[in-house]
Amino acid sequence: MLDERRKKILCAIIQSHIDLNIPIGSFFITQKFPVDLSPATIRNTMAKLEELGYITQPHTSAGRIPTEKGYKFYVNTLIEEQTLSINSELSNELDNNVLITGRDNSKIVKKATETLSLYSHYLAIAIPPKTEDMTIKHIKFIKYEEKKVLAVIVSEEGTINNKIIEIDKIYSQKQLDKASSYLNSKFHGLTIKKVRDRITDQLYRDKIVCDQLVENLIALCKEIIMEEPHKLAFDVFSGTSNLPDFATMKQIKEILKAIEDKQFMLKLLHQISGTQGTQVFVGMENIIPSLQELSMVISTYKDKKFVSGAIGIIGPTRMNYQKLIPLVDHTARVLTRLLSVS
Amino acid sequence: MLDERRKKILCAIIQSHIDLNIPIGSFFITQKFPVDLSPATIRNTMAKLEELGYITQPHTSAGRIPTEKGYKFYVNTLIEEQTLSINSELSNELDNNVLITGRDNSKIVKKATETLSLYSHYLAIAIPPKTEDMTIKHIKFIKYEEKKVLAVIVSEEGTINNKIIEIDKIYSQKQLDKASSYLNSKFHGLTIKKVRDRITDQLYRDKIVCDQLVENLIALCKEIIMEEPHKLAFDVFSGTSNLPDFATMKQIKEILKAIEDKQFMLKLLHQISGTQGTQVFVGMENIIPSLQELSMVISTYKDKKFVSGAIGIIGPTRMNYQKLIPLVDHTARVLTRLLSVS
DNA sequence: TAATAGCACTCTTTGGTTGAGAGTGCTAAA
DNA sequence: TTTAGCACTCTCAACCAAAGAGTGCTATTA
Repeated sequence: MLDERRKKILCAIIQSHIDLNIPIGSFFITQKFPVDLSPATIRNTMAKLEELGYITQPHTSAGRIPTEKGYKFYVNTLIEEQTLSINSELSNELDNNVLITGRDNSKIVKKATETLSLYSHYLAIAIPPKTEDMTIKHIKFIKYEEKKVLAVIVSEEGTINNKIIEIDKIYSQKQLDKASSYLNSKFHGLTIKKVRDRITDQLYRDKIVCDQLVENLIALCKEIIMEEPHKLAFDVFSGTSNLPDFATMKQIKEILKAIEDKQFMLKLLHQISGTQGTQVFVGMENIIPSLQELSMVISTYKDKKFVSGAIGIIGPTRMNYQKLIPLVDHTARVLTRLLSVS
Repeated sequence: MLDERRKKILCAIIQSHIDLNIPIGSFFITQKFPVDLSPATIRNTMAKLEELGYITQPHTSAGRIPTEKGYKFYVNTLIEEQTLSINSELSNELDNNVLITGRDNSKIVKKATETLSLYSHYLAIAIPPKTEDMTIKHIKFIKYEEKKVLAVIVSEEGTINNKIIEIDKIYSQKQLDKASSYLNSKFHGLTIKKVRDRITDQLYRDKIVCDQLVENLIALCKEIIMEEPHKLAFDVFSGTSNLPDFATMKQIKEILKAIEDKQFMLKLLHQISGTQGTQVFVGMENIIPSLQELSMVISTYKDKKFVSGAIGIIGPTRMNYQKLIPLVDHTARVLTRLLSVS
């Protein structure tokens, strides 16, 4: 598609534009890069690149700026050529910064997100694993009010889920404890997904041996587990105050709106689930239509049960991929390491 | 201080400026308000008002805009003259909107905040009651990992507090249950503050009768209760996507930063704690220095134990106080009513 | 034949000028 | 005490011109 020279010039343009945020002209290229060609030749190549859709002119007498297609090509080139490597000093700092956190999983993720935002100067986001992939470790019912019970579900992955449920009859804490231990023996070690699949048939078969209370609580459990299968156990955003630095008012508004309702997270999760490693979305119109001018670098992480969430950054399309892709990648790796031992 | 005419003209200027967001000239006033005075007379009064610091001119040939002092005067006048009354239609909508929510306290507050943002078109915030004023209803320990215990503290007010604590010895769930019930009998009905005050002496006196485990867990409980006495159980922001409509980039940045670290909430809580009813902060430099151009209308609400939190809005200093003060006030009342019955 | 020097052309940017308009303060008169 | 009249100040928008940047095209060169 593109011969070596065109490739080189395209990358030079994008590189320069990322650094300086101005349209790049032919003369500039001859000065900055050792291509040993005259501006006129560069111009010819540029005309061709424009024809192919990789770059564009804001107006007749300006230099060229990359198009979305251009950025995509550039990012792919970076990845293919393995020109990505993290600054080891930064790497150390990153590790230290994340390592000092406490033991709670959600806190570790939060810290990682903060650190990512700190180093990238952009908005950092983290998405937890899907709730339904989590393994149940412990279920506990706590008497909350007369006819309200607090159900606490602790997962193997370290998340804690509270839910208050209403019941028709009054039970004592002792009765609730009994029910808890029955359900623990039944559900322990299963994923929420599996429980959901089985709960309908298997438990109804046991019906005969259960007393009224347990049967009742199973119905409640069903309610918890059925409800919002995609509900996110926690979600993290950090560095929103970095937003104004790179986004327009309109974009800020859109991003904040997206953050406020969780639709965005779900879409995102859907987009990246199943993939591996670090991904770049140039122009995010496939996720939120109004976010065309923004890009995202995001990577998956895994906890000790190998259920994956995602962590990454949202910034301007004109961002320093060379630095940021390895940064996100490394952060996700550190996170995976931390979660696997905790 | 100000005679009747000056007062009237000042309010007319501020009112008009709030409506139109332009500097208000003398001629404009004679047209819009039935003062039966010539522009020249108005001008004289304006000159005096400017001298007194209530209004100012952006430049020589412009009309006048209110100063912070002017706004403060205006708001006080509104409150004194009882010119504030909520639109009953809006009131109904508000009630319905908040009423349909579920039973969880934090969800009720969240819904109220969303509604407030919806009707005000500004950023709505809510601050929960101080943790230390909450009454302990139930304490429960759940085995989490080998040497980690999940402590759940449910308050009478309806909040749920989770914390994972590490211990040196391995205990069975049965042992933990025993400890739970001991602590329940000891702490039930006390505020966290009281518990903190007593825990040191009173429990050490009981030491002799307790076995090793309970003693251990008391120490843990102490750790939970001592830590972060000002920690907020939950905090709510809604309508951040309304931010760009009234704030500059710089302000957005400051607000988002303030929201991200909780210092802001604590300062705020400190400012309003102990007061009653709805308050207006014109120019928020006493809370966050960089937020001079913004104002806040905030009111306290109480839960069924009469512990108070706060709910309000942050908007431009040039906001419609006439409408918004009663809106916030009413919302806080609705919230108090809802929380008292739940 | 590919690369280049030269050149006319286009478009943005900047600064300066100008006139209209808005609103004032002051003064003198009612 | 109020007001009409008026000169004054300042903003704002429009317009213009010159400078500058970068281009595409063409003729020339290695």
